[in-house]
Amino acid sequence: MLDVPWTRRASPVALRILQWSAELRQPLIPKLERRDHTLSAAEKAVLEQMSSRLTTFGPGEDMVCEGDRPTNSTLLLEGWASRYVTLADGRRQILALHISGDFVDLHSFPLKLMDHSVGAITACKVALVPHAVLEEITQSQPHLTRLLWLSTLIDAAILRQWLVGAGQRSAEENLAHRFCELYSRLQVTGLAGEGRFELPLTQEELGDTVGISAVHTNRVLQQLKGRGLVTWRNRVVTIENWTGLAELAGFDPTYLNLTDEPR
Amino acid sequence: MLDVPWTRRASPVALRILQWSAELRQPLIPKLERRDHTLSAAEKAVLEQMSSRLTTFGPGEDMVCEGDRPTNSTLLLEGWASRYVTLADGRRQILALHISGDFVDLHSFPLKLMDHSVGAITACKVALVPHAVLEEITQSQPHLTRLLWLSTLIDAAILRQWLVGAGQRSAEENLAHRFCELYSRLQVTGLAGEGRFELPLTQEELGDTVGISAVHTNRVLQQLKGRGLVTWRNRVVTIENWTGLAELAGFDPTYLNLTDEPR
DNA sequence: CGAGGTCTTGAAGACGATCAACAAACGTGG
DNA sequence: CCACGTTTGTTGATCGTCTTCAAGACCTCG
Repeated sequence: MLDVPWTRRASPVALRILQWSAELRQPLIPKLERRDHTLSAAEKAVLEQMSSRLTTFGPGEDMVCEGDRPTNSTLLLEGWASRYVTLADGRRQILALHISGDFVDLHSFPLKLMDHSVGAITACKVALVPHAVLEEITQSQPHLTRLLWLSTLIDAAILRQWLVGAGQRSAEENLAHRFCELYSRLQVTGLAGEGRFELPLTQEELGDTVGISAVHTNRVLQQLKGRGLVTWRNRVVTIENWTGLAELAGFDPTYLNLTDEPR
Repeated sequence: MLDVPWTRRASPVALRILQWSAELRQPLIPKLERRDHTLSAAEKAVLEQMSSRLTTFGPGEDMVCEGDRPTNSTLLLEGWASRYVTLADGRRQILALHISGDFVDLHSFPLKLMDHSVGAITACKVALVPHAVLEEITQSQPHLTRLLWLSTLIDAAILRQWLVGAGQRSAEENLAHRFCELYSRLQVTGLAGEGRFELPLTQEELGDTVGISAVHTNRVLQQLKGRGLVTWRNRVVTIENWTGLAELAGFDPTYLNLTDEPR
């Protein structure tokens, strides 16, 4: 327990700078447009030129660590990442799961000092956006600024649901809720198929997401499978009965803000 | 259990509009200046003229309900309020506790649709800030916009710690952490005395904050008292041993962002 | 003074943690 | 491509934390 496998700092970023390749679209744009389609061409251009530096992280590497004062924010282009906190005795709480199109530490721009870490779960490709550029956006792009603000608020809304889960829901309800949420979010970026999606976590990681042990996670997963609601094999989650799963979880997607509004 | 006492909508706001009185300062300004002292006189003026309408809410009344589409955001001037979610079977999770100077639903400006409710715990005095005014601020006041953004991000940082508590900390650690946090926050607005502050909650409410039952809350409070760390009598919390309390809780105030930085 | 809410205490039981051991999958180097 | 070591998953048993139910004391406010 005192041996803490998490928190492995990545090797120097400068060594692994990549070039944008043609097929690598900016996944933030569809995410924002889903919430407000009135993005102008000029605004899209700003988003596309926000970053001049791409990098990769290997599985388990930290992108940012608690206590850091980042000068960039990290936009996830490919892969899965998590925000997490480690307590003194090694207990870990995962605070968020991030997928393509998520700004994993946009909040470090106003907050300055990281109060938690962000680690790559799978291999990740990311774009680094200098805080100076974000500052410029807040100076000259009020609409974009509101949308960036929005994006951090959606993170917070998800966080609220996680707190409801950890505080009130049973482990079974909570895992069901997590599956509903991930499926809904992955659909936005086209990363979920027909009732199925890839979930490249260990059971221990998923458990640290809801606040239960790896052993219990395993048992609850079997319960959910036994009820014919979801199965998870070979990193692939298959939702067998969406209605039943959502009902068990008490899932209401409102908090994901998937509606198109002027913002 | 199916009888849900929470969620009582307030009577029409229009009936209870008040006037600013001279001694009622804008408590948001010190809160923001604590994080960035470079607020210009012009910016302070904007903050002071943000709202033309004051209102009050009685204890237990809801300021905003889940599903609402507010056209104002609510700045708390006096009293205590909470954000909360009620599940179908009556379980309640409190998501945040708000005190003077807090913008209880600033996030409803970018988010539009409320995914939870905000209720007055004690009698509350609030200022209503039209979303149109906030929109104007985002158009013409980039620095203020960043500070408003910041304020929602501090809420999110607190939320993260609550999730860590609900997910990983024991009930005792978690309540200790809550006391440390509230004391630190109340100090900023001058609402805490020497190792003591008023906490006008019921034990049930405090329990719904950390995700434990009222009965267990009571027992854990006795444990904390037995260890000589904190006592709570007549709505007043007295911290008997700050170091011990903070140590038990694993409290690190970084996440409250109490440092003065250019933002 | 009475009534409803809040606090307190006891007892029983559920949910999830922990410990331990083994099986399966993965990946790395030979 | 196989062998091996390490990580991940699975299962059983025991234990502790917290829940629930119930009843009584206390307190506050009309």
